Amino acid sequence: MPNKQTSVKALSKQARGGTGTTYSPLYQQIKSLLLQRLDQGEWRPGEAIPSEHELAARFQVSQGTVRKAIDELAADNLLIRRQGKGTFVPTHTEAKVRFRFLKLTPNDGHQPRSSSQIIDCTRVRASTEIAQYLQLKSAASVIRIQRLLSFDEQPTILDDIWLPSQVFKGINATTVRANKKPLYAWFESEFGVSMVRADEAIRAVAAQETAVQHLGVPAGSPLLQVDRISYTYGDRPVEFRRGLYITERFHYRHSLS
Amino acid sequence: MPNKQTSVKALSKQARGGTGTTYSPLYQQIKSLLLQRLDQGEWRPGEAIPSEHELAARFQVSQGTVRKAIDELAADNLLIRRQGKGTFVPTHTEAKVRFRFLKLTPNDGHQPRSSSQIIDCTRVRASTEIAQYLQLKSAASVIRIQRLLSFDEQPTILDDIWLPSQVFKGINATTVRANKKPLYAWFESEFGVSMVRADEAIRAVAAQETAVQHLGVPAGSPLLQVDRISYTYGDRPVEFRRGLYITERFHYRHSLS
DNA sequence: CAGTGGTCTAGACCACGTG
DNA sequence: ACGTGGTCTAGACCACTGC
Repeated sequence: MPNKQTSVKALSKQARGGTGTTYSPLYQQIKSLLLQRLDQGEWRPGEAIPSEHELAARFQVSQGTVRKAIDELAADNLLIRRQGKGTFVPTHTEAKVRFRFLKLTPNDGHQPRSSSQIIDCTRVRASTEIAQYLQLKSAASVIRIQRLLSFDEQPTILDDIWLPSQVFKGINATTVRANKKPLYAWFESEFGVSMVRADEAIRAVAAQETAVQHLGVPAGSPLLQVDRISYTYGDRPVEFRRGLYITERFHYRHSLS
Repeated sequence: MPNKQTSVKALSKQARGGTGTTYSPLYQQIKSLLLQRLDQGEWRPGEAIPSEHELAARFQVSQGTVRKAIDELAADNLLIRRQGKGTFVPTHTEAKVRFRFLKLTPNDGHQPRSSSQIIDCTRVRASTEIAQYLQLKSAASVIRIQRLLSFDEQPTILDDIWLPSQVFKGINATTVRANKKPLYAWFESEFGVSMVRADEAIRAVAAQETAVQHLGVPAGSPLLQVDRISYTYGDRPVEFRRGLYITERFHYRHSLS
């Protein structure tokens, strides 16, 4: 059975038939199709996607090909495999995923109790800088959330968060304060926005007025400034966040390989 | 042909035969064998390892199984696949690998010219802290290298590097200064030590005396302090390094997923 | 052209989680 | 006992590299 002429393979053939410029293997095409469906929300965070067997039947390819597609998605943390149970869409509600984006760890091993306090939430016009990060027109409407994270009752992180108003309709001081979940879990359940990837730029800066005020450190003392752009499916930026970390009892961890 | 009784599969059977506590799939065993050989230096950095076909024959397993083992090693940057050419042992001599461990990037895109200046190189006894990082007995003999990295003639990184004397025999002020290569490339070619993985802990600190002196920043100004433990094969730590970075025109980049 | 890694298939069997 | 993902095989064919 050399090659069946089915929907997916039709695509494949088109790609192959050309001058070879746009060749893309079958499993990559399957991967794209799965990504599309994830983006469209066909399977919600926390749910299982169809079994490999069923996907193979649906796409008219072998199970091994579906497997390779899922392998790559799992490697990028876009899916989670659980032997004997199925393959799941990750959710920031789970404890494991929840701290995936927070690399700050205590110097001693002991995991602290954390609490969050919303300082302010306003609607503002994006500066050129913020607009650029979020790929918006300059002066576009954005929501700005300022909050303080404390570990073991010690103020440790001052976050300044900007979100496109168009995407997060209905966020304001009241709704933000009413929310009990971690922010990313809330974005997921309330606005259908899944954070999938992020880029961070880290610098050492001297504490300014607002940091002094909320973190209770002396003016000019060194803070870790972590700028993060978070992306959903399709590499669309949906959050810019500037965090100021006190790295006295904590440090930012990074494994290189 | 359900299962041949060969050297490797013998291992496999032993593992399987037990109570199931120590089951490890064939490709993992192959992976371990390859890692052993890499550690022993059977294939030098930059060289190609035998083809998948040959390894399959040598280990008496199917090519697919070897493939999966190599896939995992390649995912960890322990091997590099090159279609049509072979599978290679990475080397810090290559430009791509060379900056794998340096995450500092210019704020504007433009890549600067870099230069390194050795400040000092001495033989000292390890502090308890250093000894712990390097898994040595306290007060063990270590080599300490202090150096200054400049980008576009601007002093930017002050590095303080500790190496176990036992591993790096013959490093001193003279030899270190004579060396032209990047340090990790030098370690590889001269001492047979390949840096394979590293853990970094990042903090913001205030500039002290030595930093003021060599980096030319005001006392107390914020610096990024990057503590790195580097490992060879077998997770053996062979370097501790404390870097102080000026993050004025540069930042530390990190992609999360 | 030969040799390398890369894709794809089909099928057997295993380990895990749930009834 | 069943369905899920995980392993392993054998073989065909494709794409890239270099002689």
